Amino acid sequence: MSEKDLFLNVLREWMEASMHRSFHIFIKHNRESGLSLSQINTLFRLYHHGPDSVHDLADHLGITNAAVSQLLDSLIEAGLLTRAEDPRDRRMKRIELTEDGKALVEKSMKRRQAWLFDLANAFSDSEKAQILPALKLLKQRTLELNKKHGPLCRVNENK
Amino acid sequence: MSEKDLFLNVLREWMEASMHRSFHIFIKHNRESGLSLSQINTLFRLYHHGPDSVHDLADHLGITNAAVSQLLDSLIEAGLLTRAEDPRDRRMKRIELTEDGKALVEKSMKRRQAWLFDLANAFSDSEKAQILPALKLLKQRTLELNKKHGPLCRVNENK
DNA sequence: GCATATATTTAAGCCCGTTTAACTATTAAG
DNA sequence: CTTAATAGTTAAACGGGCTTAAATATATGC
Repeated sequence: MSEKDLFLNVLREWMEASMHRSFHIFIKHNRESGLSLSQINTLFRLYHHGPDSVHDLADHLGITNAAVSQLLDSLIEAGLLTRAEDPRDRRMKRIELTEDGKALVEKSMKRRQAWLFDLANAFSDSEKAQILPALKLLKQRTLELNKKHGPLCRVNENK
Repeated sequence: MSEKDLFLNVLREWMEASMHRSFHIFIKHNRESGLSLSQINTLFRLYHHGPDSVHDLADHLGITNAAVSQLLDSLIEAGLLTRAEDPRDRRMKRIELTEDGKALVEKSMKRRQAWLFDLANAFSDSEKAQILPALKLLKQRTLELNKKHGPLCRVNENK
């Protein structure tokens, strides 16, 4: 039992320390970008989830379709994404990242993760070799968990 | 070299997967709390950094003193923090979390980290025992890095 | 086909976080 | 002691993100 708790606690403490850092970098970068939080969220959602409809984006963001339609305008004008008719159901629009949009998301991710470079350098080669298997396992299980829980991202629970 | 890159990449990939999850939980919880992002940030800053002045909070948040002074009002009214004169320099106010404030921050952290409970359960006891040393080392180095870089949180660089 | 439901957009208006500017109070400097 | 600098608060105004409501267009069911 204490073993179990220890593992969870160390995991939590490490997460908190990492989050503390990454959150602030994220907020800062967000401000500088001139984009709203919902707009950033939209770009990341499209990056991870692929092309999406206005309705599903609104569902994911927890705001109305109207709000999404409006925030998309400036993103399109900025050349970060495209809005095209869905040939299967012409009521819908297919919202999709452009190459510039993808590049912006990747740049943002890299910037947010830049401090990991310093962290990696804080380990000797032998330490790295020792830690690597554990890290791989952590990553794998996290990805499995994310997949299993599915679209956990939705903020609204409509039906 | 490829060893080095591998370590960094696995680290990055795990972080991205974890962030993807935690960010959304954070945003959602944030909306529900009825507090602004700056207010949440203020509470977390005070929790991690200890009592602070209005000026330093403004510096940390990247907004004006006036904005901070105003956002503090509702936090004080909610009983989450106190605003007291600094006896050393009576121009300053000492902003400090109340017990309720601390409890709210801890509740928020726990909620954001709830999924780690599921992650921990995804490992067998032997796997946990195997991973634990690596995790401890990662946590320790991250904390050292945070300490070394100091108040990396400031958004403005007004010399 | 006709009525209903779904998907999106537009326009008007609201709310709230922020800035600016003016003011008070305390400390530091000459 | 007088001037200047620093810390904080207040009030007015701005801007942006969001909602509501109305309008358009397409799809589905009877």
